[in-house]
Amino acid sequence: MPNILNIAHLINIYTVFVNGNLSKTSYVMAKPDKKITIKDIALLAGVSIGTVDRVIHNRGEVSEKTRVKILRITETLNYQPDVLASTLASKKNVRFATIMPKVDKESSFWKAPLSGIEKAIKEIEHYGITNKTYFFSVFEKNSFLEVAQKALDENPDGILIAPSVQEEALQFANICDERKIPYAFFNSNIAELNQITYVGQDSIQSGIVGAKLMDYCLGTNCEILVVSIYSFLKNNTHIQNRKQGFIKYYETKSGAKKQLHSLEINSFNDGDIYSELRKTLKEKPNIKGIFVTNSRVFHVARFIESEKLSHINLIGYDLTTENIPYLEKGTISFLINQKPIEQSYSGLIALFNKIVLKKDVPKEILLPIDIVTRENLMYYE
Amino acid sequence: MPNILNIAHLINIYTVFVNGNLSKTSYVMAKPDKKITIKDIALLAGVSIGTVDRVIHNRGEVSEKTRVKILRITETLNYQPDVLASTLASKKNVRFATIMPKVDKESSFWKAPLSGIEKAIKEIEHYGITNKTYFFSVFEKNSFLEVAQKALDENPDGILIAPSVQEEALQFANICDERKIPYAFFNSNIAELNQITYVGQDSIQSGIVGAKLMDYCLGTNCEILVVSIYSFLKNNTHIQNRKQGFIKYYETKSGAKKQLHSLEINSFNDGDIYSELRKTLKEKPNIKGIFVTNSRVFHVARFIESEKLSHINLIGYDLTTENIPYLEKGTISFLINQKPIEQSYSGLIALFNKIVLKKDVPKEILLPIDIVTRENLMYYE
DNA sequence: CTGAAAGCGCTTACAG
DNA sequence: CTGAAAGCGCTTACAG
Repeated sequence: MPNILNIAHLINIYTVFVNGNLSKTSYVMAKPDKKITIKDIALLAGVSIGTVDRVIHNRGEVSEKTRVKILRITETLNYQPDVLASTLASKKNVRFATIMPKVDKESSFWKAPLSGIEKAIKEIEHYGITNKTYFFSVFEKNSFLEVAQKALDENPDGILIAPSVQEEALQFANICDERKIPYAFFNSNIAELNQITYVGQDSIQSGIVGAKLMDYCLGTNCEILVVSIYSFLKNNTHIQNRKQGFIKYYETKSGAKKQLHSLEINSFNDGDIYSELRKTLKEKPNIKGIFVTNSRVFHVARFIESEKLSHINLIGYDLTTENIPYLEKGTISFLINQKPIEQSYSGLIALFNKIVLKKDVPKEILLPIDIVTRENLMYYE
Repeated sequence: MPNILNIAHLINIYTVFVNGNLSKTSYVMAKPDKKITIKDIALLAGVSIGTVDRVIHNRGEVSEKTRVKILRITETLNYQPDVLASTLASKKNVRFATIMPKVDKESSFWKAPLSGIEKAIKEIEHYGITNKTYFFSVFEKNSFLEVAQKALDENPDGILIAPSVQEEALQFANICDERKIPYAFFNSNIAELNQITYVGQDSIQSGIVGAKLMDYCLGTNCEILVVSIYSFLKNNTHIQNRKQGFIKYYETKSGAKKQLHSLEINSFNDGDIYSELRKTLKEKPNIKGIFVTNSRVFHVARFIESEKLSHINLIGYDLTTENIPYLEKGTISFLINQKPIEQSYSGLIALFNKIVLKKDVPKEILLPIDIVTRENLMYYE
């Protein structure tokens, strides 16, 4: 038994030890008024703090006997290492990589996650965390894997990925698994992989919300058009799910059903988009609502304005600089916000919690499906 | 000039010094690859780190000459103190107090801020922050000031206040000013005081959002009722503003105006509430929408169900356990969420940033006005 | 007015 | 397998 009688805050624990047994119940009685440190543990175990550190970090080179002894003490006293002191002492730098689509001329959506990354890094840089962001093009076949390889070459401690091109991201996740580099997804998910977490929206449910909003406003006797614009549907379940959710709402809804139509346009060209829409609306004049499954909704808004179709209720996704003016004017009734800033922010924080603080992180962090209209827009921007 | 040639990362800075002048431009050229510490500054100033510390913390006992010299260096090098090392070294404990209404039987709204407080403290307790929460009753005349006095007696380093009883909170804020204890408001605000910040919703705008939702669904030929239930209107601008915002929407809206009616019920008793509502609806049978200005909306939902008035569109505030079942059933169409968890969370974090990290904090932190309906409810709970 | 030293709780070589 | 020592960047008495 070490001589610890002179350490005031450990006297209670000492008493318990004298009785010959150190148990959780005893500790509850002990109630030390000071934080437990490795020094205390070393004292109680009769070893040096170096040995305690070895056990705590599983660094080996400790006899089984002392290992067990120390573990029993840390557990009983519910020892919590001081992260501040730890990062201060270890000059270790943790390097993250983020892989996401580049901002293309067609949509500024991917600007937002950049500020989320910045915010997260500002918050955790004290802990020696850095991040490097890598951009791929969703339009170029090999872009994702090329860029991902570059990230891998730097051997980061963790990778945050927006897997918009699902096939390629799947391949890459397997490589990360092999190389034992932890990764997390944001914005869209690929199920059943070893990602630390997914941060983003439940895409099916977001389609259901879109449908509810449409339903809430439209009368009973009308038809609705679901439009997908250049969304790489086959390689992007996220967008597919929105459409499915939208359709599901009307399928399961009791009462007057509405007739749904679907239109896929694989072009960014306003000419192409207009003529497709014009054709469809001519064939189905009873369409009173249009739901666009991604941030390209502004194309449809433009069309509605140029053709003066103000009777059509338009709903889509994302508070991009392209979409916002149409929401403000009322051409778009509602935009569903994916919280792109929070997505990347929480993704990095999750990596930090898991890798640096060794905390448990939920497998899915589902962010709210924000309903945004002209009147509450300013607080989401 | 101190001998610093042997300190690799300062060589560039040294070069600049040799030229006789230390200026921002020079520093940009210098680009040190290592973090600047008080040790570096001490070296450059030719003093001990103790003196540097005195200057940085304005502790006096330093000659004007060395003070200026050190300040010039810290500013030029853009010195950022290491908060981790600082809190580790100073065993100082920072104690916050939170003053807010107690959870009453009539509404569970005030449960939510408690988890916000818990979340914030968990995040900053490493920095030696603690918080003690004090509850007052909005129904008892002197409760707020009594409870606030108790908080004051502990001489906290900062106070977070939900000033639901405005007159009393105003008095108390003046006391805090006198005693130089910094304070912040959450949930509702009192303008023109010395609060560090206000975290909460823009209440006028939230009323406007309520009106928009009502408008979006109702046809052109109908009337709307605005109900306030036991809301201490005179002593609570927050609730008053919501009503004003709601009315304002219809006043400024071009096109078909809707007729609005107003009803104030100063009782929690369902009997009283039902008979008031029944009377009003009998007199104005064209009412198709009811907007309730606070979380007591569930009373009206109950009334609508018991009287089978499913044609009435009901909108109110807050995701309380009382309201949620009615939102799920569809009796309530929309609830406006105030983000009560984020309010107290951000309030404490703001106090922390201001008081501990000495950061600037915006005078108002306006949280989003969440539109919640059955379909996106699960992600806000 | 200023400096030297001890210490916060932990990590990291290094010596044995 | 284990311990002693130096150090992370800062703060806090204390001595002069």
